[in-house]
Amino acid sequence: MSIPIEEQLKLIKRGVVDLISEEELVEKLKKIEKEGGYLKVKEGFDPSAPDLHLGHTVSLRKLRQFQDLGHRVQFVIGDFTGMIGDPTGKSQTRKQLTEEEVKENAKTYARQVFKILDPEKTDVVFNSKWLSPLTFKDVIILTAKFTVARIFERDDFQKRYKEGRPIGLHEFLYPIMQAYDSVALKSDVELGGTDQKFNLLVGRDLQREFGIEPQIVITLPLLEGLDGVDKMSKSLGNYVGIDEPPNTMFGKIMSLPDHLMVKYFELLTDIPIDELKKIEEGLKNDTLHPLDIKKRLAREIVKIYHSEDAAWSAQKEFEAVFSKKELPTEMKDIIIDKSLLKDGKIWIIRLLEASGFIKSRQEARRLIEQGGVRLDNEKIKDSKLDIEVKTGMILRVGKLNFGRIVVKEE
RNA sequence: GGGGAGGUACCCAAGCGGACAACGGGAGCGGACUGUAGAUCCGUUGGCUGAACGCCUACGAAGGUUCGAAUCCUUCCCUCCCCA
Repeated sequence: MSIPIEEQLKLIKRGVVDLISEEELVEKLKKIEKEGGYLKVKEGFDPSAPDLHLGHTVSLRKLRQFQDLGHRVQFVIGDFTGMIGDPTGKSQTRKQLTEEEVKENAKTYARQVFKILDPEKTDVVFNSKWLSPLTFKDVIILTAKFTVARIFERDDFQKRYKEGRPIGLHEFLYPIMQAYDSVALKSDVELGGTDQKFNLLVGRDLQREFGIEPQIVITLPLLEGLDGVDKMSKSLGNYVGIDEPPNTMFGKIMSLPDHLMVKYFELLTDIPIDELKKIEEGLKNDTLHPLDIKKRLAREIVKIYHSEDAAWSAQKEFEAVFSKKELPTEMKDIIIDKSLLKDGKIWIIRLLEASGFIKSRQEARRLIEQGGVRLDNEKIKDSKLDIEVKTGMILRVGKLNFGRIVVKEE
């Protein structure tokens, strides 16, 4: 370990909300300096949602920084809770996952996660390994270490209680299970979003109970999604997946509200802090154009998950389609079987159906009424129209959906 | 165990016998505009039928009353609060 502790701290502290506590972290680092070894840095992940998006990368990138400093990551897959199935959430009982599904998801995870993490310095572990063997007796002993007031002080519970929303008894156990992970793994550091602060702190308590040196807790800001309001999540549809193609990624980032640009730069890109300051200044006093900055942001992010070239060509494509209103270079084929044609014509509604851009015929009618359907750039205004179609005609539905018609012979 | 309040579309939330496919807000979609899919303004948001306000499905579930039910009754399921 040759990197000075000062340097390490500086890197570790970038972008974090809480660091509990800095002194303890320094102690741990000093010990490593003297005796060698590394920090075991833990973060837990839900096994049911293997599609990673930029929201996840905030902490993943932090984990990576630890790795670059020579430390190891404990990537905990919460398969135990996944297999039980968490009945929280008013809408639906979460689907119970089978062992196979969990394994499958883990693979998907690994594929995506190692776009950021260094596989050489990552231990992927499943928490069912130590949680499953616990007996009811063990659990009681474990829970006896906490009081209701201690667990209940979590503001999440407080809030739900005040609002009269249900809280499942088992939900009280989740912080304890997560804390037990830290005991089993003897973690030195645990990372999470600010919403995880409570759980992370419970980990410290439980480790102390077990006579283990308590872990350092680091929380990172939650990333708002593209709507600029809610936390980025797949179910809200306001996310950018790290597996998405360059053009999609670029376009999605361009839809980000302006006020989040700086935050995105800070948490999702590698640009240096002083440059970040310059951007912030420039936006404030109008010397930099928001559109240019946003394009830069989109490029920086696409670059990380694809390549510099991909980033530039995504930008070019974006400018062509949205600024110059040109056709995208790639679009999907809409196959029209010749048998659907009558005298070479097809009913517009049926054409839309074949395009796959609509969910129902009602929607198709609505879109036409509202002027959202164009064929070869000509607005279609009547939903009763029969249209003569030929291979190569371009159907556009809304702003984003383009398709090239292909009439299939035979 | 006793008493009270509730369960409505993607979310929040009105409606409490016909005019209800259900007010309003959020979100989504479309259009205009532009700096982009940002902001703003307008429109729109169950489905089917080549479309009339005709049919089907939907207000926790199942029955019932009624010409007619999200609305009334019965039973059941679920949630919250107070008391024990």
